Amino acid sequence: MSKCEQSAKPRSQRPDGAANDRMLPLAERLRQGDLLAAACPSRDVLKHVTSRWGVLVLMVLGTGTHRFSALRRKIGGVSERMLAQTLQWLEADGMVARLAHDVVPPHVEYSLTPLGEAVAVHVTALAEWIERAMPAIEAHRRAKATETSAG
Amino acid sequence: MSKCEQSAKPRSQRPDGAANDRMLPLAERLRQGDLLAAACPSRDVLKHVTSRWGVLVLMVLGTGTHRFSALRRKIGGVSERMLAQTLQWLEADGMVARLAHDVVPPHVEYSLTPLGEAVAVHVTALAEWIERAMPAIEAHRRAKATETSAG
DNA sequence: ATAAGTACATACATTTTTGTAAGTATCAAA
DNA sequence: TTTGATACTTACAAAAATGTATGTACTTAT
Repeated sequence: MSKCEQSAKPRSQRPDGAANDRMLPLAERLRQGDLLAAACPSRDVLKHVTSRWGVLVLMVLGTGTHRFSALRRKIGGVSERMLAQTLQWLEADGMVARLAHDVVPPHVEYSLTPLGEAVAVHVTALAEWIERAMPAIEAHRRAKATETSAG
Repeated sequence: MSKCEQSAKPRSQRPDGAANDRMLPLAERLRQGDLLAAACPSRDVLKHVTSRWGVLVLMVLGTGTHRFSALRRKIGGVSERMLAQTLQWLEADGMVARLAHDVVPPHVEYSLTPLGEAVAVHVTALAEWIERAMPAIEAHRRAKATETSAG
C-alpha cells in the first residue's frame, strides 16, 4: 500500500540501479520505499532508526537483550521519557521485541527482532565508522579553522 | 583533543571489541569517539550525518557531483534553507567538497570527499535496506493493528 | 520510616529543528 | 519589461523534539 509515486523519477537514474533488486517478484518491487520521494512512509522508518537515541538503542541491543534501566545506564544522557518513546517507535516498526514479566517491581526485557538485527548491522557499522573517523574529522576541522583565521 | 571519558566504561564490554582496532597506534585509539558517552563530539557528527536531509544528501552525492539546485530537485521536500544548512554541516565535517565557479549566475558543484564516500557507503546501505524492508515493516504494522483491534 | 530501584505515563516548559518569505546580483528568454 | 534561473542569506514563525518534574504500586535495604 506504500505509494511513493509523487516524484515521477524512475529509479534507473542510479547508474548502478539494476544490480540490487534481483529475484524479487515485480509486485514486491513496486511496494518498495523511495526515500527521495517526499511523502514516502519509509521516511518515518528512517526517522526512527536514525533518531538521536534510536541509533544508540539499536547499537546496544545489538550486543544482547537489555532491561529498560540497563539501557538507560549504558546510553549516556537519555532521559526515561525519550528512551521509552524511542523503544516504542522501534517496537512499532517491528525492530524491537518487548517482553514484560508480570511481576512487581516490573521486569521488562528488550531485544532485537530479526528485522532489528538487520538494521542494527548497518547502524552499528555507521556508528563505529564515525567513532574511528573522529580523529580525521577533528583534524579536518582544525585545519579549516587555522586556514580561515591565519590564511 | 576529543575526550569522551565522562562515562568510565571500558570499551572491552563489547564482546567483539578486540577485532576492530587493529594496526592503529595506541595514541590514535585513545582519541577515538565513544558515542555512548553523552559529551562526546562524535555525537555531533552522527547528528549531521543522520539528520533528516543529511542521509539523503549523502545518498545522492554518492551517485556523483551535483549542483545545488540539482540536489534540491532530486531530494523531494527539502527547502533551500535546509539544503544549504545540511551541506554546510557536512562540509565542516569534511564529508562534502564545495567548488564554486566564480561566474554569474552562480555555479557551485558539490561532491563527496574521500571521508564522505566512506560514510556514504554506510548511509546508503542503511537507506537501501530500509527501502527494501518497507513491505515487511508495513506488514508488521498491519498485523499489530488488527491484533489490537480484533484480538 | 525513609530512600532507592523498577518501568513506565503524563503535563508542562524549553530547546532545537524546520519551514516560509523575502532579499541579493546578474544574465537570458519571453 | 517582467519572469525565471542561479546559490545562497536573513528574519521570523511554526512545528517537532527533548527535558524536567511528578506520580504509580510495590519491594528491598537502611
